[in-house]
Amino acid sequence: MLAQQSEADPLTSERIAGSVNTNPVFIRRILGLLSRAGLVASQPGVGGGWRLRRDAASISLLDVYEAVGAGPLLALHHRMPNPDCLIGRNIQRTLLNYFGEAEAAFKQALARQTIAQVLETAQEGELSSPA
Amino acid sequence: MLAQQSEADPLTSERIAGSVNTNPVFIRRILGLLSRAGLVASQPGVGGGWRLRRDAASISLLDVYEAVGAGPLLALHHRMPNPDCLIGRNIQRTLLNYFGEAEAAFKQALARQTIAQVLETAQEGELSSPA
DNA sequence: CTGATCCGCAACTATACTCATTACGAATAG
DNA sequence: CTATTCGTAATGAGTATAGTTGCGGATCAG
Repeated sequence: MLAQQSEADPLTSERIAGSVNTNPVFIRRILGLLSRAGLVASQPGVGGGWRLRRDAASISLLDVYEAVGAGPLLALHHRMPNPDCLIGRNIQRTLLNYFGEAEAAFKQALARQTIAQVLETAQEGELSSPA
Repeated sequence: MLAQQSEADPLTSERIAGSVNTNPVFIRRILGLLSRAGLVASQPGVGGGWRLRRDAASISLLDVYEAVGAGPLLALHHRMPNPDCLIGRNIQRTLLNYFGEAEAAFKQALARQTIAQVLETAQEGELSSPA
């Protein structure tokens, strides 16, 4: 939505929340994370709201993914394995390596996709749908 | 652990649980999923337990991932977006496309890795560690 | 046949996480 | 000054994860 909006006319968290069908506080929390990552900026007061700080074509989905600080794709069991077991004492380190490779492939794919592309695709979908 | 174990000497869920430092029921729940996918088999009774049904080199991490039925890597917001908004009525379909590409890259990476490789890496880690 | 294992499954609980909601202070434009 | 909007904290409902107990069914040794 921000990519679609003119820079001079920022979007309020309430309008965005209306589109997502949720509440403004939830939106502000997420936008706060994106703001800390330098992707968006907020303006308080009358006529205020949110706008992109960088061009939509320069923001990759990976930028967004990292900004919101998602946890690892494949989590390890939260309890320490048994160090008396050959597998137990080596499996976590080993799995982190293997999972890391898969996660890297995932991130590379996200890095190739930009907000501008997503916006364009959404608008194309609009044209082709018969209403 | 199952890949390391001889076929003739199945592992009980209690032994596995001891290595993971959790309880047998949790292990049985997961192995039940792997069993339905044909990756492992269980044997009740004295001397029973679990064993691999296929060679460890033929089981990819993707096989395991799909067997445990993990949800999508990137979930959509659980409430329907506002259909009166251009973005709202197109964003879910659009994002599913983009997320799907990233998830496909992730799965391709998992497909290239096998249980046999993981076991070997864990055993190598054992050799190189100074105890 | 009997008893000791061991799986399979259901029920219940504790803990944690996600999101909705309310509230209130700070910043800003007119 | 006042209306608006962000920023953040507190609270609660709903859901997910995993720990625990219990018990029935299958299997094997004797």
